[in-house]
Amino acid sequence: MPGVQARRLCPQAVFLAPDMAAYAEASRAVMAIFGDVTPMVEPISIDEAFLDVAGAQRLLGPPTEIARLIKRRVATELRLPCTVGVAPTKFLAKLASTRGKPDGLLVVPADGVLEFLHPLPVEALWGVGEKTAEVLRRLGLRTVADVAAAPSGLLRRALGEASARHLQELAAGHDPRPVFAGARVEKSIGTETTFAEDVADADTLRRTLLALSTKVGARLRAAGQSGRTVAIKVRLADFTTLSRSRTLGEPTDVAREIFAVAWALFEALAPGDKIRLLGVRVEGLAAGATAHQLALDERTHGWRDAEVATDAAAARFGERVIGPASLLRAPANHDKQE
DNA sequence: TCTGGGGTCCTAGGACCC
DNA sequence: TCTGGGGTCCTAGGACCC
Repeated sequence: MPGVQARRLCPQAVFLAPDMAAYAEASRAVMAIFGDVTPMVEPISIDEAFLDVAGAQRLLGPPTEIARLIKRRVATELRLPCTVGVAPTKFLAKLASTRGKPDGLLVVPADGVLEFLHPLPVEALWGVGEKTAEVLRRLGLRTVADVAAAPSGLLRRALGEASARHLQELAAGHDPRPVFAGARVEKSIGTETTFAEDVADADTLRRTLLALSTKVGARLRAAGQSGRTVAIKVRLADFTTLSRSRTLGEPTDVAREIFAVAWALFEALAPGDKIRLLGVRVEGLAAGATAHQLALDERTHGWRDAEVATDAAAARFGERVIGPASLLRAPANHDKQE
């Protein structure tokens, strides 16, 4: 639940700040153990991965034995609990691990798939959240078995082509996706921030967009990526969420360019309400730095060099030592220069 | 001090091209 | 010249996942 709600319900609760560096290190260690079992490891988040153990069985035994081995190693070497789901498909393995939590081991044998799957509520299906569950409930579909048996035309009309087909495939126990051990290719890079209090002040909003753009630019350059589409996300005090985007002629990884577009989009949007959240994202990523067209905008050219220099300084001395001057000033004491 | 943020995918309409 | 279909790209919004 949202933190605000938790605090209201439980004022005496202690809130701990996340420690992403520690989580990343633990993740790396856990993934390394997976890698000892099989090279066929597909990480799906910081704390989960799919393993295809078909090729590991001759060496390590049947999948259930491999699952025990993984749990034992993670517990003794890292002092972490972990839950393993063993099943013939990715979706079923994911479901088994969800239902095996905490610190469990749940096996769904190939000949027991529908027995396991069909009694579950529709929310168990990947892609069914609050809204879709409500749509299905109104159609009288409560269990996975109901979805499997529903006329496909009914589902298509209610959910659209892709979702309907996807859900009926999963409900039938079909999931042909193989475990993909290659590197994940990001399709967008973005960041967003929720204000502690809703903000109306244009200068605060502008500087926030600059800070977000600066972060996105640095992340793009660190990843060796650039993108053609700049998108902003604006959440108003009443929780209405708006998005605007613009596609450029050339991909960019330059924060100044990202910010210029983001600010233009925001100004054109001119939301009449206080702002709760701002986000900046760059989409349409392509590998490699931009080959710049010098003639188009000489003033913009040069920013990339400056930003690459700040990347180097930040890497040596920390992210806080360098950045746009306008981000150093208090909101009440700014000037309009960047 | 305060207390989500980082992503993916799908849909639908419009523009444009063949 | 007119009509229409199909494909692609862009944009905005929404749902969902971890």
